[in-house]
Amino acid sequence: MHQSATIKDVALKAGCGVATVSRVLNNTGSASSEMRERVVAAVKELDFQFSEVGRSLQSSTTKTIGFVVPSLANPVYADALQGAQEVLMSSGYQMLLICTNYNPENELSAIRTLISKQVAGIVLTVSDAERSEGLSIIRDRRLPHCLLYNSAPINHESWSVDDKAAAERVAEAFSENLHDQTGFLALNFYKSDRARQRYEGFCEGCKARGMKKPKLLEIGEDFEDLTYKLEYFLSEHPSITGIFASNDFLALATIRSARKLALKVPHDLSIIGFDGIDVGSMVEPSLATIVTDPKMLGAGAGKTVLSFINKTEVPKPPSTYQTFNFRAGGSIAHLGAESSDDGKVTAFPSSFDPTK
Amino acid sequence: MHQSATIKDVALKAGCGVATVSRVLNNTGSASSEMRERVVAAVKELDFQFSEVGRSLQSSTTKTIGFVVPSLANPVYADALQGAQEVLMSSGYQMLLICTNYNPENELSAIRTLISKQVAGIVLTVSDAERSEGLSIIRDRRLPHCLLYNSAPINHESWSVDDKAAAERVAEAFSENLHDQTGFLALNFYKSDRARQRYEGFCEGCKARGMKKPKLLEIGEDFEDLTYKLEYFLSEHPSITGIFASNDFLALATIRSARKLALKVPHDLSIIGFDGIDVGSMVEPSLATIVTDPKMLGAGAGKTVLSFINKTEVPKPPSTYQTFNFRAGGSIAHLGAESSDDGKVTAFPSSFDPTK
DNA sequence: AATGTTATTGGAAACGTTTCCATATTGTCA
DNA sequence: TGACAATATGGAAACGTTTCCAATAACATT
Repeated sequence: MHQSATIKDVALKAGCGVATVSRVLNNTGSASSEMRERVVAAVKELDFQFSEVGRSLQSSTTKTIGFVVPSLANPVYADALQGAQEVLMSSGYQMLLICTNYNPENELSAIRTLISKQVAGIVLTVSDAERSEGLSIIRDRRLPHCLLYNSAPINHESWSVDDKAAAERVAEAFSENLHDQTGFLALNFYKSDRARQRYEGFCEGCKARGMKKPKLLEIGEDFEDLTYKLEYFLSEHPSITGIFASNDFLALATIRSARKLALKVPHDLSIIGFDGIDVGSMVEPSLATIVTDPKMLGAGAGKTVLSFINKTEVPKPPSTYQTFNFRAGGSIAHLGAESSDDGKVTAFPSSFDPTK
Repeated sequence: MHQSATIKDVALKAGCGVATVSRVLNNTGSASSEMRERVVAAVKELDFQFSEVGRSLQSSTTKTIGFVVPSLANPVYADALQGAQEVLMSSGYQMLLICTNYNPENELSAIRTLISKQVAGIVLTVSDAERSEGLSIIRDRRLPHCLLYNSAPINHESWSVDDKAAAERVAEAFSENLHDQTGFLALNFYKSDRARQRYEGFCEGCKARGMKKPKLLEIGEDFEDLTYKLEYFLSEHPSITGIFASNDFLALATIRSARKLALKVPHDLSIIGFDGIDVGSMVEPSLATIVTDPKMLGAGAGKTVLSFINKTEVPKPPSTYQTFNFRAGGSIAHLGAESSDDGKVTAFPSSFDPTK
């Protein structure tokens, strides 16, 4: 059974025309029960399966959804993918995956590729949703699609965390703990509108609470020089007492770097992360962070695309304040009125179990 | 530009036959330079792109590689996927992804789906490589493929960690630290030949070093009842001093559960994990574990499939002892000759920086 | 018995490519 | 100038489906 059997082979074996085979197998149109049996027998004998390629050519659509994300090294996207995958699979769709590695050029070529493969729809995260060329191509073609982790430009659907609101909540958390001068740490800042929006929201939140404007620390692709850069950053801005890291990995790496610099977390430096990955609650001190639900977002984006395809009602994304939760943790210190070296810090117990 | 232009439209606009367009665009066969220009102009004007579906039908192959893994929630597979994706993309291939959620039935249907979509090759992790029905279908069809994280049955290629050897190394680590009675903790034990091989290797390693046979603790889908099960397990087997968890997440969760049970890690219970995820070195105490390189494995499997497709030389997978490394960490205690409650434990400093 | 209805079936076109083959056009060489 | 080779081009078949349409057969209604 090296070569696949085609519908012609089945027709030949069953002694009928290809049209009849197609009708029987798709349960469309009529066929005598005797004919049905013969076709089914032939199918079994030949281990026949339809070629999706032939079908796609004829129907000019595929049972495939494209999925474009920056990277899967970030568990946020991996989880979202998992969520989307489950939804799509249960509707008989598969996923064609492309990672762009945060490179906007890859984005465009990814989208072109997906279009040439005739995907039925696309779920995507782009570098800059407002001015993405790929995105306008998709719209021009009226290809069913849904953004993921990008806030939606007009006329687009999106399932995303409300980055600005979440970042404001972080500012609130720092404010509640009497921090005044903070820093914002981002990876790929200029390549991600998410990071920019978080910074914006954070700045606004700090301003609204009378805090100083956060200092920005941006690092490149890798974490390796984080310790060095952090040291320089803190020496430049010695009044910084807390850092908001734009994702949890970065936050954990920052804690590690702080330790290498002989800084105690949270006593000498408070850290708040973003994303709410599981391990954040397993470390000591536990990581204060914004908890999100990537799987839910992925599933929602998947459902949205499906609803466009099937012309059913489009599901409503969660409202702003349902897209995230602040999770308290031991990585943020309360700066009391006491002298700053008293060591009294309200760290949470390590067994603190966050509600997810 | 709602509907895509086809090669016919281009031919019409350029005033030539479709065959000519095809030849020009694929640089196959001859064409006058004047003709070339007209075709290129028409392509630009119409924003023409080949339909991969049409091409695939004609060539009976696609530029797509199937990827079948249990789940992406496990970062090991996400990283492997990332590695494979990069290799494949640079050769112009895309990935069709299917997650089986550790369900062997999904495996088979996934493979059927991929075949019906005419993938050019498959990278896959199966539940049981020795008796996988899907795998034999693939072989019967002589479909280029490579296993990932399964040790290879005869006549199959595979890129995988040597689970048995790695597990023996874990036994050695326990032995060096004078542990005698240990436990093995697995998720989805009966659904994963990896877990079984790790247990086997661990048992053999313990036996070879004169240690007691490890007790097996298996847990279901979720981590939620881990604390309860761990408590019961330890009360049943009070002589256990260390646990080998079949992956790092499980190991971290076990540390958390141990804490909830008021057990000190590593003083009361030592933990060794498997996989070597980054956060393992960020937590306190740092996690002793087997470090693997999922990205390298994924890339290798991808290259292998490509080499089958292109009939080039098949890359050699790393030899057994290059597939993993033991990383020491603070989660394993040395049981000295002193009384067991002396609290002297050789924890590694938290800033311990593993060589990757 | 003649007619109309319905169920069953197969031929053929269409989907978008590539490629074989035949034809038309040019150029080369004696 | 005639013969031949090389180049340039287009028609048509093939890839595996679905679906329209026509043809046949079976049956019910007068």
